[in-house]
Amino acid sequence: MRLVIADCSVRYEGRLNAFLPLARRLLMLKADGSVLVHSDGGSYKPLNWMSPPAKLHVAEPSAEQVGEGVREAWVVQAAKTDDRLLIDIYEIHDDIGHDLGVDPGLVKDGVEADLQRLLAEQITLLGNDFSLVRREYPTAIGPVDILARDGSGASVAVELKRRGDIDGVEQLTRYLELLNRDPLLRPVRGVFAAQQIKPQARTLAHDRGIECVTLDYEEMRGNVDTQSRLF
Amino acid sequence: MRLVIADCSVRYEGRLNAFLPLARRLLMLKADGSVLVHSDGGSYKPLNWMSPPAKLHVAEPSAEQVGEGVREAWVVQAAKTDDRLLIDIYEIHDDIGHDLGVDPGLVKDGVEADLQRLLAEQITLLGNDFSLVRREYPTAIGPVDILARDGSGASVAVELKRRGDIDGVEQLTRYLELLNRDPLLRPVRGVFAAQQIKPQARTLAHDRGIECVTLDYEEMRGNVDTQSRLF
DNA sequence: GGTTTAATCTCGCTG
DNA sequence: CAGCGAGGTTAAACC
Repeated sequence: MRLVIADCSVRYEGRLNAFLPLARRLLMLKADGSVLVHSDGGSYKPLNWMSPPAKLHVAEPSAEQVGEGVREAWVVQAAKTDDRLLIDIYEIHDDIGHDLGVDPGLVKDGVEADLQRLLAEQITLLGNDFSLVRREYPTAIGPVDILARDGSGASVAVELKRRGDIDGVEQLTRYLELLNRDPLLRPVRGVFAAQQIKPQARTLAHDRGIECVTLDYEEMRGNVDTQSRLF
Repeated sequence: MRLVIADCSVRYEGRLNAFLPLARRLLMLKADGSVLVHSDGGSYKPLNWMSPPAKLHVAEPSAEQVGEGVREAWVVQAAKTDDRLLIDIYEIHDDIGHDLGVDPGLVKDGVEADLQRLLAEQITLLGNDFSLVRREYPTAIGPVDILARDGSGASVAVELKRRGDIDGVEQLTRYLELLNRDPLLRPVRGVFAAQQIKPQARTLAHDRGIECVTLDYEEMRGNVDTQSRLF
């Protein structure tokens, strides 16, 4: 990885056009040819960038550019599209290189998949007479997160989200519409389960006869710990 | 901005938990307290990070950590939440600081707003007898991107996307349902216009009697250039 | 400050 | 390879 602190202006041409006026910035050049242009602010997103695979070509600036003070004209060309990033270098204040090797990568815990696994194991959180049919129940328009049965044997389709908004309710509605055409399952109820449910989503769900359940991930994980300690 | 090349392990605790095993990485420390952990690969997204506002505190490593080779224990604490990033520093290979100042910021062209402006000006792209009623036509559930009339005087609601997927069709459907309750507008047709429309979205739209139109931004911008050259 | 929506989204999985 | 859904989405616009 090469890190350059430089006074530069940057132009992106591709899916859209974007321009950064002259200022001092960090240019991060990665081994795969990608380039990130960062300022001292904003969030993790660079001001401008080129995704890999790409190739950096350092060109001579034109006479006009030299007149404006440009020392180097960098062209970062995407390998598969005609997207490109044009970086005019006015002055380089620092330029360091380091070999970082390949990163072992990030290990996550607490994403939707973990929530789904826990809810499948603790399906009675939705009702103490509930039983699991299966996770990722396949349908023509995609898998239903969880299919369960209540005490009366009626089917229940569960849509699971970490954050429940209107989209999730729409998604569950489409599944319910489809599942209720199946004479072997019909009638199928819907449960919208999430760690947090927005008021608008709750209203829409209620409007469509869909039950809402908020889940406590820490508590659910605690239940597992308790179980594993007991057994 | 401070840039540190270090052998480190990183743990994030907050909305989820995530862990990065020991490896050599770039740590970018910004003036607002935010920290980005980058490897030499991936895309513009850091492996792990803390968003601003945040505060970095350098603590002494515990005896156990010292035994494992940890020299410094960094704690990056979010100012408003209890999210935090714990960085164990094993060895620092480089450490540079630069004052970048405030960035003048990015100027963009070609986002949805530009597309909407162009389509409003060139509404006949949807049909040569079309006329514009207004952009951002207000309704109770939010503004319709464009409202137009066809040659017969019938209303047409246009939902505009750069990339047309199923969500856009759902959105337009909700608008149409509402608009068709208005006796002054009824009947209202729907047009789903995007630079690219996914097959699934096209199928759903067709199923609901919504017309799909793909737009060529470059051509539309070219039309303006042509006009401005003519007049 | 909350809410909604776009994004050069990125990332991972599945068929 | 495309398509689809999740994301510590992030970030900007609007109310």
